[in-house]
Amino acid sequence: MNARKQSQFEERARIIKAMAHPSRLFIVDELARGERCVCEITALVGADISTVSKHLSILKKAGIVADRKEGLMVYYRLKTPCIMQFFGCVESVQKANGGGRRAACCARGGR
Amino acid sequence: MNARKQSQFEERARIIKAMAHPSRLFIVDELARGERCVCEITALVGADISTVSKHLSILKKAGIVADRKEGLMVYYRLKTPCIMQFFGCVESVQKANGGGRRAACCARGGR
DNA sequence: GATCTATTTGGCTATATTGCCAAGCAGTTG
DNA sequence: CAACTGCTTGGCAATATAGCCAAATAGATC
Repeated sequence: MNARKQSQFEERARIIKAMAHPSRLFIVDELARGERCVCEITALVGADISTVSKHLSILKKAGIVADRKEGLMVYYRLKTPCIMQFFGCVESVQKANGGGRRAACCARGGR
Repeated sequence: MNARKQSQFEERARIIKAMAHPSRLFIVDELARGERCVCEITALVGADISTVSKHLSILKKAGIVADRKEGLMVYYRLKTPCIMQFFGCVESVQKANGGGRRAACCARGGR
């Protein structure tokens, strides 16, 4: 694997890593419904606010969310709504692995 | 977050985690071109064979790849080719974040 | 400007991941 | 069945991640 490919895959992994946590997936899923302030997200996630803040900064650093300050509150939103396609990808894998119904994209005729 | 949602997101994170490593992304990308034996993948990745074998077992456990033994060799293949959509998702995020060209799915009119 | 509120950051410990080496295992060949 | 090949597993040390508490910061209100 040459250096160019190497760093290309590292960059991709960096973004995927940001999504590789249940709380962060939950946050992204919630933000898909609209802008939320940190306190709202914290209540929904049910963890310490400092923990949630760190999750948000990880998502932000990956370029997945963006924030906006208004008064005392900080509102987060999806910066790249296409990130929601991740859920579809994952579901396809789940369904393809005995998740009951077949995934549309992976369904096969035979066997 | 209730228990049902919790375990749903944990399950999703488990699959995404399996993709959250440069070498594993590279392996998936390579397998998209066809079946490969462990020795071929090892040569391409350029790591110890035991390391590659562990990466493969992680992908297998996540239901992303499947294997087949033939003589002494073990051949791996994509079990859920839809996993390739991940690359599209990630690229969209990259492009949306100053990656030069705009991502088709995230492109916006204004600003 | 003191105080309050919403959030971020630092520090820490617990846990998970990574990657190498060495050892084990399963087929193959002589 | 001994020796070899291709791969997997166990063990370990280095590094990264997670989540809590406490302290710091930024803006609002009195």
